[in-house]
Amino acid sequence: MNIDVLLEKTGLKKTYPRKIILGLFEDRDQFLSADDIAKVFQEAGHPVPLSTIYRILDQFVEKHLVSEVHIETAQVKLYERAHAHHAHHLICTECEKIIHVESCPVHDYESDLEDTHGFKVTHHTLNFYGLCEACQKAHA
Amino acid sequence: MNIDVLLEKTGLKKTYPRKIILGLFEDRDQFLSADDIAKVFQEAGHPVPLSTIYRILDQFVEKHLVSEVHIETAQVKLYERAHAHHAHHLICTECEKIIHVESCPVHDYESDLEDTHGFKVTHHTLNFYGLCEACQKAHA
DNA sequence: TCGTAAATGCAAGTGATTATCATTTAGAAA
DNA sequence: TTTCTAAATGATAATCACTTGCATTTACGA
Repeated sequence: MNIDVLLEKTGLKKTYPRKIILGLFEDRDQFLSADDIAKVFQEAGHPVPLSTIYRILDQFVEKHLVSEVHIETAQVKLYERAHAHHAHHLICTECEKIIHVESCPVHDYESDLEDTHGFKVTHHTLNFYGLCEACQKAHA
Repeated sequence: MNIDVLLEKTGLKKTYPRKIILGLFEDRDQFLSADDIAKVFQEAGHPVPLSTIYRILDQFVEKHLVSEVHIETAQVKLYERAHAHHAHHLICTECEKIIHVESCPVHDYESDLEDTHGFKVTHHTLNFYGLCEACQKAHA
């Protein structure tokens, strides 16, 4: 979907920083930190302060345009384009590439937990760490 | 196992702060932040600076006496006693209680990932968020 | 074109964690 | 037991990611 249309839907004004940031997430399906985004603006010759970037990211999360990803090994907040489907991540500990996987192996297990522990699960996080195909070959 | 013996095994000197901190993890099986620990010292009338507490936690993690837990709803680092077995957590979003579960539903799935995505998994993290039994009753 | 709420940009502020360094201390050696 | 020394502590300052306050600017509906 078009960037402008997406922004219109949310009621947020179409400003330069917002269009560029949303474009980064929509065009390529990448994981970005506020700092990564600041670098893009910097390199484009039109710097945008981090305060603005953080504010926009918060708004995009609230409007479900992007979502925060929780990666244990990352010490900064990372964001990705919001996905319609529940998904998990494969994180390469070598090159830090993150792969999206849209299947979930623990759905049945959640009802087990209710029986065994009386715990009512609302959601979960599941990340796999290891080596991606390319890094395995590089190591071999 | 005895606190003193545990410390001797690691080669770390048996100091007051280290004995108290290790005791907190060993006696009760609780999740603690650096700040939680500082409060304990404070209340015991023998304050210990946060810098010391952080250093000791790092050392304990390195020596595998405790391990860091990654809870996405927590904005501070949390630590728990190191467990011999692979485990997962049930985190109550209401009272923030954390329950340990020593079964794992995704072991088979990891070999699937290698087939489908060429990704070699070395480890994973899995946390469930929801309501514990007590909080469910309180809500009902 | 105007008016106004919303958005930006800058600067200062937070809060958790880390680093520096002088002083103290555990524990081995004499 | 005393001495010695590397290790540990305590106090302070520094960092780093992120947030907030506020004056200025701007998108966009009237």
